[in-house]
Amino acid sequence: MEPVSQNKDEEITEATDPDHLGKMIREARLQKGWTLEEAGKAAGIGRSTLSKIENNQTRPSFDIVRRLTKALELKTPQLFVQSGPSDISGRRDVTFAGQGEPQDTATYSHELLCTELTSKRMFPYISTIKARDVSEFEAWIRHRGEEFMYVISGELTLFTEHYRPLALKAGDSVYYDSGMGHGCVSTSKENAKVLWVSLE
Amino acid sequence: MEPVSQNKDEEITEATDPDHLGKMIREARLQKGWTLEEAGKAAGIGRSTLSKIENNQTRPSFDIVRRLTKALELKTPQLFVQSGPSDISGRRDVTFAGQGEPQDTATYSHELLCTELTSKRMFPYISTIKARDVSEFEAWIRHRGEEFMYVISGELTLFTEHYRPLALKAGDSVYYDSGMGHGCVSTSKENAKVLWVSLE
DNA sequence: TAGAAAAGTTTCCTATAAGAAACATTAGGC
DNA sequence: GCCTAATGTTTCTTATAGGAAACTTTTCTA
Repeated sequence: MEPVSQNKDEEITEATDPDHLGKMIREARLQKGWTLEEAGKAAGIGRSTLSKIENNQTRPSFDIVRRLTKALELKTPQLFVQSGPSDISGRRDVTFAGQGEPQDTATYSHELLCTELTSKRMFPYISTIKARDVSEFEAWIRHRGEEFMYVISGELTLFTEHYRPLALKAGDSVYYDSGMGHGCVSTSKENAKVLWVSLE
Repeated sequence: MEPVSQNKDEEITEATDPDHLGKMIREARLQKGWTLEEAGKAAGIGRSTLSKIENNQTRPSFDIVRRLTKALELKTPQLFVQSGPSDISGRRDVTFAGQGEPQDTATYSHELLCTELTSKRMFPYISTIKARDVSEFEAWIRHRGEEFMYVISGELTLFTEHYRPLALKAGDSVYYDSGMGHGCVSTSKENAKVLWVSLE
């Protein structure tokens, strides 16, 4: 009942299953109850081409795959699956309260959560936002991707480009494009505590 | 300073920028400080091919793109960008405490967060896990993807396949493969409250 | 500044993807 | 059972992706 051992030596060699792509696409099409004709039309490709792709009798171009992902609403990362040993398949990682991995900067004090799982796609962490004056707000933080925040305790102001500053208190949550400039300032006397989950 | 208006009529037509792919790849390569030769070798493709891809003089196959994403550690979803109007570019979405969208089942009571942003990739929600006996644990929940949970209040037991049951209390967090069977039971007298963020 | 080496681009050729149409297979109606 | 319609597969052809090598441009060094 112990975690699956993570073999560090094992290379992320070639694609796990050469038939993966076709299988995924066929599964998605049947899920929608579409025929080759219908799915092909939706994606703008011929039914013969689609047949060959689903049966892995061809190595489709990226364009074709992209059109299919759109038409079939496929989850793109699944198509790139990079094999078993190094991903999180069948694994879990716990971090008990206050046991996260500390990472401090001038204005933020982060506690990284679940850092054992290195190949996960979301990055959860808890930040203690030091109480300071709103006027102290400095530069925008920007990083490609999406971010979700949940206020655990305290009160703070979230600044984002294109929007008015937003006053938040415990229990409030925000989801935003993290490529858009953003930053927080605690407006309570004590420090504010926020849970973030970052993607990408 | 109002949110960018979301034009529902606007179709998610063709790829936004036909040169997007090449730009992303060149950017990633230069980020690593690699020459065409080096990057090509790492991905197992010729430098001439890579040159043409970066300059968008060719429509690469899916295989080639996948090899490049691995070698250059590219974030795959970025390659599929489905244009501007329907994605979350430059947007944010707030849900104040207790204002989520309710969604109840027999054993769980969910409150979906930030549901205005329909094209986001992570799905945050708060669940109230009703107090009941551990023996009442029923069937595994399974859904492709990854999941992060953070215990807001109460105490509960997390069951997951391949592992021993795990006792959790406020402030604890777990990250796991949600394709692996999982389920929760509140072990405190009162209901337990959990924040989940689901991906995929 | 010249010369050499390295990085990037273009040309040429072969292998193959993608679509059209022919062919095969399955499902339903009588 | 047979006939028909619909779905899926296999040719066949054309356009093009991908690699090798020739060519061009840039960078480094003396």
